[in-house]
Amino acid sequence: MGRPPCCDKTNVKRGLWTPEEDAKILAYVSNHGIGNWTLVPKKAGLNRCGKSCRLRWTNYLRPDLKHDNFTPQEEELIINLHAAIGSRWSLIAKRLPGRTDNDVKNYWNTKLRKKLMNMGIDPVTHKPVSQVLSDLGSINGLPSTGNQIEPSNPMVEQTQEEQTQFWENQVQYQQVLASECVQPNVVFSEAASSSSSSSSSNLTQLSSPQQSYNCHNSQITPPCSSSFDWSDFLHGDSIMWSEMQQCDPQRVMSSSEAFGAVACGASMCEGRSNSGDSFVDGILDRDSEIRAAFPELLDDAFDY
DNA sequence: AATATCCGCAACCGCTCCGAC
DNA sequence: CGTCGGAGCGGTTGCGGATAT
Repeated sequence: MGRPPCCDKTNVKRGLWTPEEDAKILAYVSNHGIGNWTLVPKKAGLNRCGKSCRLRWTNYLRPDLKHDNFTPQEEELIINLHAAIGSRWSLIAKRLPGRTDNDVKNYWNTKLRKKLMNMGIDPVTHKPVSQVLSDLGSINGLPSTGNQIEPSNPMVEQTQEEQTQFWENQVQYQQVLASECVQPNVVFSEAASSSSSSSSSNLTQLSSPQQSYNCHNSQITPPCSSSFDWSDFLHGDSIMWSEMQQCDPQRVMSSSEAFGAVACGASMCEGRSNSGDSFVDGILDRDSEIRAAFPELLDDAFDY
């Protein structure tokens, strides 16, 4: 048995909002402020679900929202944040004043994802598609040679030499990450991009690892009470986990670029709490450190 | 000019989280 | 401690306009 619906869906209006309905919401909020959304439809004289009212307000009517196009700076920030934390749209949106999670999500799905694919970059892992296929080939026991997909962005004129350098940099960077037993892009973007409703069935359930993971050589406490589950980060990614296990576990525990960021720089409770900023900060700090350590690799490899 | 297809965006759905009781 | 219900989140859907045929 699921939960009962939040309202009588058969008797509430759905679909696009009219200017009159918008005006009612605006008038109500300006007079009463934001409170219990389930009461808003009744008090504001709307035949809408309270949830629908809240969405209309947060995604469209809020006075601090920007309605113009995304700037190149915003675009770059979205890509970088997605590479770091995956599809945590609300966290990404918090870094973009005037943008909502819905804005960011739509912009990603309609523009940025295609842009990356045109550049030969897998928008999920932020790796070159050729490498993703290569990884898949090796995972499935298939030959990993051939079928190399080259960058196909017609907007970018690259010489053969530049393309070769690009892929070599990508491979070098991934090797660096692999040597640290860490694949931050995989960890965060794949995990976070998993569907909330569809992918839990093939999770690799792992024992709570926080008790055995060190953070910069000091034992850490479970960051988010007993509710923490590695599946949050390793949704369906048993492959990555097994790769990590093949490395020296001590290295996994102590160095762990990405996990360090998560465990030390932020709380695992990030998702729905104010600690989301520190969560992102932690990851970005570690990202900056890696970039600083390998500028020649990353400047080329992630110049979207 | 009519129709088909594509694309972007607003809105909805189903789920989890979390505080109140 | 368990239950309930509101809030918030990410994924998906579907409408409407733009573009192609």
